Amino acid sequence: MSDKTVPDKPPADTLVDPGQQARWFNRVREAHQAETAEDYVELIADLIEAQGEARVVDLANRFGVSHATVNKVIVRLNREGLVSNQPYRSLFLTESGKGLARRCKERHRVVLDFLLALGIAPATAEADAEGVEHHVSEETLAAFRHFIVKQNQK
Amino acid sequence: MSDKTVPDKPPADTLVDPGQQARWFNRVREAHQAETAEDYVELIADLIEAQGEARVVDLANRFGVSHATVNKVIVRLNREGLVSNQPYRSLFLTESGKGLARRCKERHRVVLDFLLALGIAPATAEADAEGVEHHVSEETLAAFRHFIVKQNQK
DNA sequence: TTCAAATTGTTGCCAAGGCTAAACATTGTT
DNA sequence: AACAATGTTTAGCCTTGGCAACAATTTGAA
Repeated sequence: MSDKTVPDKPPADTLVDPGQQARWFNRVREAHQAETAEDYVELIADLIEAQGEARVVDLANRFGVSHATVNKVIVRLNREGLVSNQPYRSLFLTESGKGLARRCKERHRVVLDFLLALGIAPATAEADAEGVEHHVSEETLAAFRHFIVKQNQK
Repeated sequence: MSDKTVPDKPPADTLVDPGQQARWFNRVREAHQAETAEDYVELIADLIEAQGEARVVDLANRFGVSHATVNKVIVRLNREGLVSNQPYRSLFLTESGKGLARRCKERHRVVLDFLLALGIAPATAEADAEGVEHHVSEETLAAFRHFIVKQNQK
C-alpha cells in the first residue's frame, strides 16, 4: 500500500494527535460522570434554600423523572458522601455536598450571566446553561467572567 | 416546627416553574443521548477524509476506549442507519450519517472558533468545545457566529 | 382513632457504554 | 502454503440512570 511512488493517502496533518484527542474525550466522559451528582446537589441546595426542605417528589418533578429514579440516585449520592438522608425524611447535604453545590451554583450563574450578556433570550440561556455548565474549564469560566464585566461597563 | 406565628419558610419565588425546569433537564438528557452518535460520525468522517478510511482500531485509539466498546457502539449506529459496515471491513457513513457529520463538524468549528475568539488557549478551547458543542442551541450558535465576525473586524 | 391519600422505598426490568478475555478473519512475510 | 501479526467480533460482566409495579410509611382529615 505504501510502496507506490505516488502516495494515494493525503498526509494526516489535518488530524490532531490521537493521545491528545483521547484525553479530551476522557475529560468529557468524566464530566458526564459528575453531571448527575452536580445537578442533584445543586437542586437540593436550591430547594432547601427556597422551601426549607428538599423532598424526593420535588426532585422528581423538577428533573422530569420518576421518583424511583430519584431514589436510586440518592442512594448513590449517599454512598458517595454528598447527601445524608433518613428513611421517609427529607434530604440533606453533607458538608462536602454543600461545598459542591456552592461551586456548581456559582459556575451555573457565571455561564448563565455570560449567555445573557451575549444577548441570548433568557429561556434559551437557561436551557443551554444547564447543559454547558458541566463542560467549561476554569480558564473559560474566567474569560466568561471577564466578558460579563466588560459588557456591564458599556 | 411550623406552629410558630412567624413562618420560617421563605416564599419560593426564587425557583423557576417545575415544568419548565423539567423540560430543560429533558433537553440535556436528549442531547446526551445523541452525543455518542455525533462524536462517532464526526470522527469517522474526519478519518475518512484524512486517511481514506476509518477503522475500529483508530476510533478506539482516538476515543481512548477499548475496541470492543467501539464495536458495540458501531452496531447501534448501524441499527440506527448512520453507519454502514461489513464484517472485518472498514467503516462507512450512510447518507444520513454524512449529513449528521457535516452539521456536527460545522457546529464544532463554530464553538471552537468562538472560544478562540474569546481568547481561550487553543488546547483548552479544543477540550471545552468537545464537551460544549452538544449543548448549544441554534440561537446561541448564531450569537457565537456573530461574535466571531465582530471580533475579526477589530 | 381510624382510614385514605400522599410520599417514600424496593424490586425487577431495560438500554447504553465501559471493561477483559477469547474466538475469529485478514494480511503480509517467509 | 503456512504462519505470525494485526485487526475485528463475540461473550460475559459491571455501573448508571431510565421505567412500572408493588410495598411500606407518614400525614392529614373525618
